[in-house]
Amino acid sequence: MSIYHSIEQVIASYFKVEFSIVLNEVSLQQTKKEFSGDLTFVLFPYLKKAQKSPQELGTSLGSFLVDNTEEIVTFNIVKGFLNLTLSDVFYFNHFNDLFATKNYGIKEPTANAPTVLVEYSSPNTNKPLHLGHIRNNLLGHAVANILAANGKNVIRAQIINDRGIHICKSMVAWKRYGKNETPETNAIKGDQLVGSYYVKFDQVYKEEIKGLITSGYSEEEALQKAPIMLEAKSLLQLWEAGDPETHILWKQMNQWVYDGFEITYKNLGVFFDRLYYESQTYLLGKEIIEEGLSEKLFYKKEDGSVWVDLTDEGMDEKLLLRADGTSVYITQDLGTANQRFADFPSLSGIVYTVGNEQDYHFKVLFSIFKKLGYSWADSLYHLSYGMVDLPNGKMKSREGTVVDADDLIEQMRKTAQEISEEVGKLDGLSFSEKQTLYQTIGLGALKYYILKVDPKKRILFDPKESVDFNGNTGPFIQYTHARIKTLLGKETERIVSFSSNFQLELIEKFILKQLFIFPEIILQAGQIQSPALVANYVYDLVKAFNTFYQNVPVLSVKNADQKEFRMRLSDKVAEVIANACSLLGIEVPNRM
RNA sequence: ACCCUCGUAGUUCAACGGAUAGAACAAAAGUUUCCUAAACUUUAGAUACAGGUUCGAUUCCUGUCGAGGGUACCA
Repeated sequence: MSIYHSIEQVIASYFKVEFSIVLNEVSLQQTKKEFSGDLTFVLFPYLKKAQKSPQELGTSLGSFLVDNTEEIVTFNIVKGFLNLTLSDVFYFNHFNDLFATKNYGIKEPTANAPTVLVEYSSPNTNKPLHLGHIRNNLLGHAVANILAANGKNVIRAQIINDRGIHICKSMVAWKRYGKNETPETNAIKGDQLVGSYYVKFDQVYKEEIKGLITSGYSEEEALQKAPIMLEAKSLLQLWEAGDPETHILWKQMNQWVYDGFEITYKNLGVFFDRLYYESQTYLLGKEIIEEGLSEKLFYKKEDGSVWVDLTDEGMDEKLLLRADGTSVYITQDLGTANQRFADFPSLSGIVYTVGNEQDYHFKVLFSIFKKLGYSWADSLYHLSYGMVDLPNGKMKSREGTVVDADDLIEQMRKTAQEISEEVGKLDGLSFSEKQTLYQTIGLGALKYYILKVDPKKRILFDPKESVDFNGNTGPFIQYTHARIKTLLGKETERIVSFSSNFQLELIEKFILKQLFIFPEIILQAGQIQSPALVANYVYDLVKAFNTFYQNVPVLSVKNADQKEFRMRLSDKVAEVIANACSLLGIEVPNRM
């Protein structure tokens, strides 16, 4: 149990004994560093109930805590804030725990731990991954890691949008302009190849529209009647009819894309436990519609289309099934969620990592589940995130509109290389060691820069700034870790256990506190699904370490007999940095 | 038009309704024989605006302004 929790309970019991007041929420916070003390309890909210002045209540509660807890030795009151000071023995006990605990702060799932499915990436198979996918993947992967570190069973899943008009467009363009071309013949990643046909389709489509308009068609007609579009539509019909030749090509092109994605995923360091394919799920959900209809939760319009009315919840009416009986996107989502709870009997919740342009969609989806009365309707979470912008003109993508993920990764690697060469720290390493490090540093920069920001906010991503080896950046954290690792070789002294009556200096507590709160941070981050909390924590830790090491490189403590022990905290700091970074998916090299 | 999200130093980000709003980059000045100077210390600098709620508001509510997104028988 954390120190916060146990003290909070004592405070609650104080109010009960002293004033017969039952507090359902007591919360302690860390004392700000300008004040003396370790934990702070805010008295203001309780003054009225207790009919006391801050001074009186604080003195009374403070004495009670000193008398009734092992850990608290003294207190002070500033305005309405009761600052509690923890004993050195408490620190030493935790210190010993810290050194004894493997994987400090990270939990393993227990046998009956809840299972959470985290869905992320969810690409279309007609083009390569782009910058938006990078934020999606990094977020989803980090959240999955954090949930796992909280002791949950985690299933990492993606749903691949492998069917529909978009892939048919790439197929048509390939048939027209690229027959005989493969990733091998063109020496290009499969997803990039297929993406190039999608672009080609669009170019030709636009030209055809232009041509039709000049020959007298209205714009609306032209959009419909462009030959290449008609071709794509008929290909979709062929696909739906199960035409063998179409399916062979479809499978072939999708496979190219999957092979390409795999390389990108590998570069990003993300992976999946379970793949869902839309071609296998797009018909799901119709049963649920029937169910809702028979329970009169949904209704049919004259043309046969099915709707749900959410106006009483401040939303609109929403189409669930077209007049011709085919499903829309939300129909599938209804079906796949249901399917997942069937696939995994122990599943207790789903996290959907999807951009904030779909906030409304998920609001509607979740509210439909509630209407239908599914037991798990409240355990669905939309992990929504904002767009990633780039500083204007700094980066041009291959197509000019969206930033390609592979291009960005390559640029990050290059930038890391340039800066490393400039500083010249890696000179002793072999060529291949250097190449690996450039990749690690470039990606560490990208990941940290994106994850440190609150997901719902837009990000302005500046590649140059992110690879800066100074400041609040991934490389700075990686560097500090590497630095500690090389320092460790020179350190030998360590205390294994303490007995009693030790004295610690403030500066020593400073770094210890920072280490102790790591488990709390993971716990909190797991609740609010926020890797940003972990990212900001690890930076604080790194800074605390630098300050500490500058001033007190050796932790020196004295016992009652004035016998001095000397030890180093560095290896534990390095371990916690590594643990926190692994949650974020950031590699920390031992040397750089 | 309506709905949602966001507006914090010059810039990029922090701050369960709590104390004097924290960092980093950029700018200015300095330090350094336990260590990888990719460090450390110091200085200057911000809550878009106007109300409200309360012991206390960057945080909650209302309005204004600004940015982005959404209101499809698209996905």
